[in-house]
Amino acid sequence: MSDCRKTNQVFALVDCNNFYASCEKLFRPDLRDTPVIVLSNNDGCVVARSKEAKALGIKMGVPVHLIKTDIRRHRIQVFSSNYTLYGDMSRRVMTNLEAMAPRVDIYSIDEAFLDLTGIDQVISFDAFGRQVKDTVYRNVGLPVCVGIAPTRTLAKLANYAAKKYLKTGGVVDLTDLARQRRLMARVPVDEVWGVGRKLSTKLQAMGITTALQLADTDLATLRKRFSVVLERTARELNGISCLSWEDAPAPKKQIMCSRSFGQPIRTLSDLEAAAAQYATRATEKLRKGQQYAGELMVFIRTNPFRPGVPQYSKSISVRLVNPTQNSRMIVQKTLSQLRSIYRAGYDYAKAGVMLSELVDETGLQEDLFESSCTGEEDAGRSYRLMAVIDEINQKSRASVFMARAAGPAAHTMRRGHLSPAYTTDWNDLPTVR
DNA sequence: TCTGGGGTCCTAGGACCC
DNA sequence: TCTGGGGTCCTAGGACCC
Repeated sequence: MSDCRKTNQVFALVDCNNFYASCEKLFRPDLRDTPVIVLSNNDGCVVARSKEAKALGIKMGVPVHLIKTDIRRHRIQVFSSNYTLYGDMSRRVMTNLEAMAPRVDIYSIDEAFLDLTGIDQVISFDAFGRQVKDTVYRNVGLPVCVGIAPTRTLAKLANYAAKKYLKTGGVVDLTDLARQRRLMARVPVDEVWGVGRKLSTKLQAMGITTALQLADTDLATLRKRFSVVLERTARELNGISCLSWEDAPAPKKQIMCSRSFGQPIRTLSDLEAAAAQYATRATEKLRKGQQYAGELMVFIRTNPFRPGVPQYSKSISVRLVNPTQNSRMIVQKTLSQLRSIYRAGYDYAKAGVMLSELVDETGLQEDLFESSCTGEEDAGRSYRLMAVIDEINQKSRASVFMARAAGPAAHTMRRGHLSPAYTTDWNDLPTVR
């Protein structure tokens, strides 16, 4: 725990309110006061809710088929997830944040940590938080909340308060110790960042029900009964920063691409089409991060939520002799692994491809373009081919792909409530009448 | 009829070595 | 009847996050 120190660091956590739902509302002013929900891939379960939908008691993660009656009765507007739109809106928010703070850690699609250390020499933390909030709203149109504190975990907590208590106006400065303790006394322990369902059950059994009680628990006990992770969380609640700034964003250790199918798949050839597509996508991500994969994993499975039907689930991993970022190679391997685990007679619901043992160029053995299967010249050519494919696909998503990924796409996602690509497609530009 | 898709980190336990 | 004491490395699985 040597990297945990009491410092004068200050973090702000900026988090968009009901991000996906807010993105949908932004382009539909007619829905201003209407409850809105956004669904996961395949229109499966609820992944975002507007404040009106939350007020109706719609729960996060609930399968949409369980709330059909609510949707009808309360005229809830339903949207399929539109990641093209959300990704574009996210970039706009982050660009604004980067213009306002010396250091920004993008933590997820809708939240980022800002380094506010020393900024109070110029402006109060609270006033700065309000500037951030107003700027993003003016320039992008999305509402955010800001939590400010000496550690990331406390900044998360401050953000929670900023969202929960309206009178804060969406900004909470939690740099004051007395204020930290007052808030923690009111916050249930399961709202603490890093405490999930399992941990909170165990903590409650020990009589620890609030964030403050967790902060005041003996550290050695926490380490012994749980792990260093929870010990670190407790330190962070006490203002000791254990999660600081990385010098460089850590390179990825694995890349996954998997999807549930829009409808069950039975045949090997339909599975092959899906797997080839996922392998292609995963390899694109690999090249984007300028990495090479040393291991490949393929899995297929039936739908575990239907216990009445025959179940089958299998994954297989294989080492790649030379780490590669070549789509052709990875698709080929994916297909041969898939064939070895496929069993006929099942309704498959999902497949996926994971690349791991990732290395960058410096981690490669010297025979960069010489593998056992391709001569140097051939490998150089396929490298250039990959670059060309990536360039084309960047302009027009998935125009060029491996032949095996074409054909009748039995696995295509269900997206029955998709909104237009307002910001990324000329044909979908919103018009003002 | 219908239940997402990514990721990270940590720990326990087995295999193996001396 | 007795049955070492460390190490390291790897993997599977659990917990968390959004």
